[in-house]
Amino acid sequence: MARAATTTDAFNAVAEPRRRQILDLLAAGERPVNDLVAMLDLAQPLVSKHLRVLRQVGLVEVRDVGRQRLYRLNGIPLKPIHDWVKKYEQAWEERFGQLDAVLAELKESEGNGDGSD
Amino acid sequence: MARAATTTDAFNAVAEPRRRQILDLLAAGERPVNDLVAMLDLAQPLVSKHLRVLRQVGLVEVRDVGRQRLYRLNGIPLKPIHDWVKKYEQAWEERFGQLDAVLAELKESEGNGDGSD
DNA sequence: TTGACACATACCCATATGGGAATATGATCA
DNA sequence: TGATCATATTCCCATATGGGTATGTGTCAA
Repeated sequence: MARAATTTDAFNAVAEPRRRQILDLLAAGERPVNDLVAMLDLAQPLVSKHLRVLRQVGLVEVRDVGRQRLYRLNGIPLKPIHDWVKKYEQAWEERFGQLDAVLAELKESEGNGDGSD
Repeated sequence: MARAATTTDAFNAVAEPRRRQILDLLAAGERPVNDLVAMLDLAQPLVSKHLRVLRQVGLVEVRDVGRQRLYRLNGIPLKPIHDWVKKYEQAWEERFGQLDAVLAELKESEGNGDGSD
């Protein structure tokens, strides 16, 4: 088997930085494709393709207005990511704590003139 | 260009469900590869490959003990995911709120006998 | 030293990717 | 109707994937 399709779920869809950018832009409000093209400095077909992926996992929705298509964010499919990653909050806080401790020790031994490098 | 390498960052590494499972197992504590193989019911080489990816993005660390290699979790690279996705918390809560409202309306019209379906 | 164990790596394959370029679709306007 | 704008789709390509299978590497035991 190959890598799972980008349209499999939000995890895969959002692994692509461009698609995260698009969501970030849409977080400010509904936008037509050409706005996104301009803001992303990306070829229009590519933006359309990314939007297609995002639509397929439900992260964006479309509304037709004249000849424009207005895309808007739907955050709901992001919740599973949040829920999964949140479980590890303690894990990285622990680690940062350990780092702080190590740095403090280093600093102290320096202060002691023991900094034999 | 093709899809970004799975080893590019935690976003890509974690898009693969098997790798999330591995992290979930390691969250309970350090484990040798064979434990993971047994728990995941996955061929040993595949587990090793997934561990390699996780190691390359810093999500796990290894320690050699005799002929075993004990893997342990490092949550730090998950923090950027958390930070990114957290921005959207309000977005999905809004949506769920809208859903609730719609459901409540439906229920009410049913109660009114207006459920003309 | 040989064998068994724990694990990693190498190789093969089908697959879908993201980008580029060209073209199709659909709506508005003249 | 034809022209133009806004967007989507199609085709091409290099690339890396995840799984499978086979083999390499290092450690311990006899």
